[in-house]
Amino acid sequence: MNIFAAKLNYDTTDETLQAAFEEFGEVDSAKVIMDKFTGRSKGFGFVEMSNDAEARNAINALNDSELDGRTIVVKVAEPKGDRPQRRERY
DNA sequence: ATTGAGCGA
Repeated sequence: MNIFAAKLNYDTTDETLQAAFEEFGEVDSAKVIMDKFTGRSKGFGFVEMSNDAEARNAINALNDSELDGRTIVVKVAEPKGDRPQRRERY
């Protein structure tokens, strides 16, 4: 399950995010989106959890909770885009 | 408001 976490502290990094979610289950991967030009956090990130039950549990527990002093919002991630940008061509 | 980046054959 893909999880979206917003309103993160700019100090929050992948490790911080992953550590927080790991309290509730197996984290497949965690990533805080960083601005590639400034290198600063964009204030939100994504966490992937292989176990849906744990994922939902983590969302409930972490949503509206505090991380690095910031009250964050955690929810199921929305798909990046609907229609395929590129079609596979072989 | 609060939805990314990367990349092989």
